[in-house]
Amino acid sequence: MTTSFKEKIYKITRRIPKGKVATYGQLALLAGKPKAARAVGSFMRTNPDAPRTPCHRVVSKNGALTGYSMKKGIVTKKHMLLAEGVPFIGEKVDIKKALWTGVI
DNA sequence: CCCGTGACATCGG
DNA sequence: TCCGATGCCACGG
Repeated sequence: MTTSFKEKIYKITRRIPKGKVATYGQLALLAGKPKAARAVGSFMRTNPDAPRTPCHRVVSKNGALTGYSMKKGIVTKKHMLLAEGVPFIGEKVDIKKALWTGVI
């Protein structure tokens, strides 16, 4: 099973509660690799469990929405987060308030 | 086994 | 404040 770093990332991503968001670095940190943020993004891009992994709840550390297929997809992502109750500031997530603590 | 790629993060100028 | 460059990690071919 895998114990793959990738699997771990997916698992953690699924734990993100509604109305909260996590950063790639945060996921990497929880997975045990504080510097693997880049790898995390790669996994989302691969994202074999798209419907199972709410990758839309994962944003960059500054709260900017990145990825999601294309820049146009960013809009959809924004709407999804907004619909979940995630505070937004312009085109960015209010990472200060919506950042997932990582511990529930 | 080596190389290239990528949805990040961080530092310096 | 903005821009550019570097480092890190894992995957696929």
